[in-house]
Amino acid sequence: MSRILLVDDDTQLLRALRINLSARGYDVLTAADGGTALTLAARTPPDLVIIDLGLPDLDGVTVVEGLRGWTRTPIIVLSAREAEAAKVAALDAGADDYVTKPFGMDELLARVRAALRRATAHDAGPAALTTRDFTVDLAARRVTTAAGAEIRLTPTEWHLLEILARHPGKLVGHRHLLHEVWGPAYDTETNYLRVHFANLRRKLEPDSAAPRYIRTEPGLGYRLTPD
Amino acid sequence: MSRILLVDDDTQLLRALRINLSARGYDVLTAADGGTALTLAARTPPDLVIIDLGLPDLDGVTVVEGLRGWTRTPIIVLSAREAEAAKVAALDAGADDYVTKPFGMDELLARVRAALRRATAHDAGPAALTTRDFTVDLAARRVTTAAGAEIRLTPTEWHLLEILARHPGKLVGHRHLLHEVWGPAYDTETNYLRVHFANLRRKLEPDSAAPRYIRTEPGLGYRLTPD
DNA sequence: GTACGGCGTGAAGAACGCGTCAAGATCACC
DNA sequence: GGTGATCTTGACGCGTTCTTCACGCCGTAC
Repeated sequence: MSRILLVDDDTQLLRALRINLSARGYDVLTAADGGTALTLAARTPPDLVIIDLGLPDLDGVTVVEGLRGWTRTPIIVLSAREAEAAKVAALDAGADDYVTKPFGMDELLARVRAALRRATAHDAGPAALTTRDFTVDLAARRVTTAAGAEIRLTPTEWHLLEILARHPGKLVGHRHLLHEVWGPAYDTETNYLRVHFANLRRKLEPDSAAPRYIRTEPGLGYRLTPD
Repeated sequence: MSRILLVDDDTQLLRALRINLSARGYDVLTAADGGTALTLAARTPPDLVIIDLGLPDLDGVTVVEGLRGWTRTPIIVLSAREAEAAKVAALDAGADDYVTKPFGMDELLARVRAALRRATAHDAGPAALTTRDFTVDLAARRVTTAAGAEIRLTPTEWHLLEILARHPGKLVGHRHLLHEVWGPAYDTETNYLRVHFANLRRKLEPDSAAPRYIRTEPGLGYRLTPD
């Protein structure tokens, strides 16, 4: 799991945080002042740093700058200071987030999750919808077969598929589809939907006569079922 | 500069934010409800989203989930709700930050800077893109053949190629390309794209009649496929 | 049984987007 | 002030895509 470096001279708070973070499965390192924080971070690089602004030796902002000199590890700053200038200074020094004391533990944990998610999202796959027979890559705007071959779609076909793919499993009404693709003036042209979905099925469905993914809800609309 | 999508039904606040952000050189889009926010974001992808939780049509968290279905654009949530549960829900839905109203403008701007800084440092991507026939060196602004000979590109050609190379494999829309190279006033001049991409293909593609790397997606845009 | 509405097909012409070429216009550089 | 490169603009042919219509099928209602 992720390693978190905790920097604070308030032993009470340090203890509380350590317990809560450890309980969530995080690997926790602690430092009571800025100097040891910097050397510790250099020796065993953490995945995230939580740092209090009020340290005995260095200013918290200085520590943030020190870290930012060589790493982009997420940094969450804790502080009792409400002053806006302090927040701006810390954020501009390179901090990712600024939490004012007193804070709720759940909130801090959520912010920790958000920061870590961002940092690791790097390696995560692209936003896509996958079925047994094809993959809809929404980010790249591309559809590929399970084997990896590209499926060519016309603009209208893609547009329709995109709308369904953004609401997987959900029913999308005729009006919504027509509105989105053709505009408000085409609310009644359900003909268009039939023609284009027929073409889509021919390209995507293994057996377009018995659609498995692009389902018709008679009188209502269409639905894309991932599996 | 960066494009920011602002979602709020409070016209007062919307106006204040728009003015402040525009003054900092950001390109600001606005939406008054969740539905238009989602379609707007899909049509012209923003670099950052600021969204109020209390919207007339959809719950803010729903909008965050809708965006996270296909993009990792930073999202800053605004809300009058102090409740910790609301913060946790929004952050876990994929939001990057949560700011409680009333907030200081300077703080929000600092958080915007922090979010954008992260995202662009992140997106920097690879410094070069290599195919079997040529190499695009983004750092050196140079294109060379596989043999190492330099390929001379005009400024416009380079600009177009650079945009494609920064999003390898992804479809880049007409509007995005025109916006980036010629500015907002040239949204409909797809003619330019055809001419310049034809020239690019003549210089890069082994057989410009059957393009292998610079692919056309009719009606949508272009795509650079490394192999 | 029959009429009807909704759906899926197929095929036609119209409309559109694309690549190409070539001729000015513009710009940078000498 | 001239020269070459680059960008803009318009026109053309071609292939693709969209629209439109007609037809057959299948349920349900009567």
